Amino acid sequence: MPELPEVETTRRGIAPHLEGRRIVRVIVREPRLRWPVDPELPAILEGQTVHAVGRRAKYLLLATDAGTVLLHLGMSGSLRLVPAGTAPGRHDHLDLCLDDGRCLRLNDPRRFGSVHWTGDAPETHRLLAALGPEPLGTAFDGAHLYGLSRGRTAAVKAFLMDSRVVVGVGNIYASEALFRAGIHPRRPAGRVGRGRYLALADAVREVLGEAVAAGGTTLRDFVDSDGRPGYFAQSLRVYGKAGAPCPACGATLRQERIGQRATYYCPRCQR
DNA sequence: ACTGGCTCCTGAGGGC
DNA sequence: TGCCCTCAGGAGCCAG
Repeated sequence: MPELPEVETTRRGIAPHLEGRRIVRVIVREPRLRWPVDPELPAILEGQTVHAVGRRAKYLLLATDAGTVLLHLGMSGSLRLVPAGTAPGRHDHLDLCLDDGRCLRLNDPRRFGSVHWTGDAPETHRLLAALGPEPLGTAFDGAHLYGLSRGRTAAVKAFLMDSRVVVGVGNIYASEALFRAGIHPRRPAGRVGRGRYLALADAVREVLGEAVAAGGTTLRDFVDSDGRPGYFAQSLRVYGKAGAPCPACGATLRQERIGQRATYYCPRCQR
């Protein structure tokens, strides 16, 4: 399931195949995604040309003259380009068929993904309007985290995963970034100092940047738009490694639940 | 204003 | 082989 590096890998994979292409047909086989797919979507989209494939947080943005498609992959979604007429498989919920004889096909077993349309500037859409800065952009740094965290009692890991604070830091990379910064995931966000937030912001940039460069992390069912796995899984230092020795100090790594999410950390390195 | 908990859904894996 | 349980990468929404 996609975190930000997987979404960015998907964006880079599909963008050259979509940009400049006209959508000739939209097939919705299963509208019951996280939110129901607008029944008007096919009529709105057919005939539109995709000018650009962008991304905001984990939303892919397909820009056309008339508006923008907001596409979220949820926990189990993936996109593939297939020749028109390719028989749909289980959980192939939606096709955007292009004027070159291929279709962008959305597969999502858990149906936590979504497809929205907006005719307005996408950043004003209700799902995007309140989002924090991009972790790889210039507005995100340690001072930003420090400023927002004063007085907050929630665990720093939950704080880091709050999309109003910073977008795109999912469960895997939150554990990885906190490990690299040496911060205990359960520490109250308001009790992490400025210097440590500078280190944390650097760690977030570093881990996400490395993961994007590696093509994402493969866990279970993620494949990029060409069907190849990502290679970041072998670079994970703590995620999924409870019981294994800490790669830095050798102490036994632990798993706990924080905010209903599995969290991995080193009890000696992280304070 | 925050916080924690719940929710949507399918599939994989473990224990018996 | 089958059944039942738990868990999984997201994130919006709600009550307190």
